Amino acid sequence: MRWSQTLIPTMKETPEGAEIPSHVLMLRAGLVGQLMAGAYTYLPLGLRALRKAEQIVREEMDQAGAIELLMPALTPINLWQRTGRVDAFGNVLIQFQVRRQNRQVHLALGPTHEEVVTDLVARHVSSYRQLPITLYQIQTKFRNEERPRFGVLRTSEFLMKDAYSFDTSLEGLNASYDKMYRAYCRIFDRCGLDYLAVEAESGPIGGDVSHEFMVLADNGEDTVVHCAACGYAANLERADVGPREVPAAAASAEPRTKIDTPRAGSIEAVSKMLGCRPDQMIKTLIYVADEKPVAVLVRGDHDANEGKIRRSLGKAKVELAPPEVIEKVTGAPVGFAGPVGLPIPIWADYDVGTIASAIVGANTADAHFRGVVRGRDFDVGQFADLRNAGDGDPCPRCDGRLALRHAIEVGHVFKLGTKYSEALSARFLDEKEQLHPAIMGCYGIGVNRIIAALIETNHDENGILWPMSLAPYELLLAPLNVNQPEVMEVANRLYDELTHAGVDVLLDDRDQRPGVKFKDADLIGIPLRVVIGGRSLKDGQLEIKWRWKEAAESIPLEGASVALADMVQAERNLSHAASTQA
RNA sequence: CGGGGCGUGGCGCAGUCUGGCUAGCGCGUCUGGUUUGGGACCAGAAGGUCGCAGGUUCGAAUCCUGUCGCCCCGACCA
Repeated sequence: MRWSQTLIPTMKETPEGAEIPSHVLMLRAGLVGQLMAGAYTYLPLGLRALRKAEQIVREEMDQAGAIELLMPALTPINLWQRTGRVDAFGNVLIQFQVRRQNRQVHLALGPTHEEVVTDLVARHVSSYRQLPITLYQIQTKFRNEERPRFGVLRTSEFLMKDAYSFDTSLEGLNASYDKMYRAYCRIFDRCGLDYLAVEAESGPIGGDVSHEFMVLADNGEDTVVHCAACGYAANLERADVGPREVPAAAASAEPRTKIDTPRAGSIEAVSKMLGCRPDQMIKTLIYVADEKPVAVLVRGDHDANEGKIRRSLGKAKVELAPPEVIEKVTGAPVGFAGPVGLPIPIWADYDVGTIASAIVGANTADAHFRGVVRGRDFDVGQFADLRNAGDGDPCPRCDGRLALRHAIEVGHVFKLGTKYSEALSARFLDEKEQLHPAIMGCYGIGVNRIIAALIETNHDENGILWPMSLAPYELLLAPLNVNQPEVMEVANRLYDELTHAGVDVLLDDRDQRPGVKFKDADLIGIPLRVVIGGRSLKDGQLEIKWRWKEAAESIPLEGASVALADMVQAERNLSHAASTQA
């Protein structure tokens, strides 16, 4: 492609409103343009990168035996009603009504496609002989994000690869899941992303295993917990905290005293008022677990983790109690609950056990207790790991320490079970003529996020650093003076020869000064830059420079196109080899 | 949904507090000329109902009211 014939609107300055590097660079390099909050046009350069990512995803899905199809983004609302997900999605589901003749038709734009694909399988699959099968598509998804942000990282319309596996047994599901997991590793390797596959919270909708593919980045929205020593990695919501000692309840001479804490109903307010540290306090949370109230204690500076509470208590449904329940149980308004004299079961996180003398709510409005001692003033029914992991916590798998890191989620694999196949009657007859719901898995990749995450983690002060696999163009030809016929003659010849050799070439044929071309070249980040200037041309040389290297090198003009095509090919193989080794 | 910030030619901004010449600067664009290895220089030109609506005033980019949009933090996020 010749620069003068396409549209690459590079920008010298950072547009107002763009803050994180990927957003700034995608706008400045002319990859995308914003239409409104959460909706971006992919300009020619950005589209090429997106298509390359898409193609890598497609190749690896095909390689893993998944079958591509394309479902409508427009869906009937009743499909979502049948699985109860109209409510589950709430405002995120974009739904509307249109009139057709004298009828009102209620539609929704698909935010994901479990319902549609399961309905499809229900219609066409009825025998175990047709299973297993994994179906996938690469399609635009629609979600009404409450707050779109971070450029293309969180948008209300995005390109997603979604795959769904249907199996006859749990063993089958495990095999399908593993295939997708391995395919995801190859995809992200080929894209040149430095990622982590982390254990993720599978949520209350069933299924017991889930992994997220995370790219570590300071601007990521997710938090992952990572142990550098053993490689343990998990989403913060899921991460276990390693073993902690609970000392035996100690005797204390310090008396328990009641203190006035008017209107101080939060840890922050109380610690400020009393001049104490949050880790000297105990946070008392009242939950309703399967209709019954239970108290959960965590140290004041810790955050309770609902998933862990649910699993520890062995309950199906656990949620924070509403104010009226809290008042009834504690006899005090919200914010003043404490374990002393509490008439309901008390669970506590291990770290609560290490506080010798604590400050707790007094179960009376506007009052707290100081000098509260476990064993004397209250008893803990059961200790467990009930809180979110924090920086420096012990690793659950080795004697290392956990670190909290921000990350961008680029993929998610999930064992679904039979939730959708039951709701939508996707059943098959087994060899014993028994009817069973298909056992499903679902697997998503945010294709736009691959691009954004790559840029977020691969750039320098001058611009993007594309890997060969995703680069919109592999090689940039930069004739420094388009008005010198001998320069353009070489440029045009190289352009033709390299294009014929199958290299993606961009020819900067603009009548611009060299400085402008160099700056733009660095900004858009094409891996291999070839400068054609009168200076080196006189010696029969071309100047070449890899975007990620400091220094330029020279190669003879004679036979240059063959040499350059070989260099591009070698670089392509390099990234591919990295993925097949993994 | 709570909190904060911002809307002025294509882009980045000043001017708004304290109302008053023809609304300014840099970049970009166009014309002519000189230049040509890291965002050139000279001369000239085009391009703005100051987000929108209403109000106050002799007079509004500037003050008041409403409204729309964008960005950030938090809550939410199959």
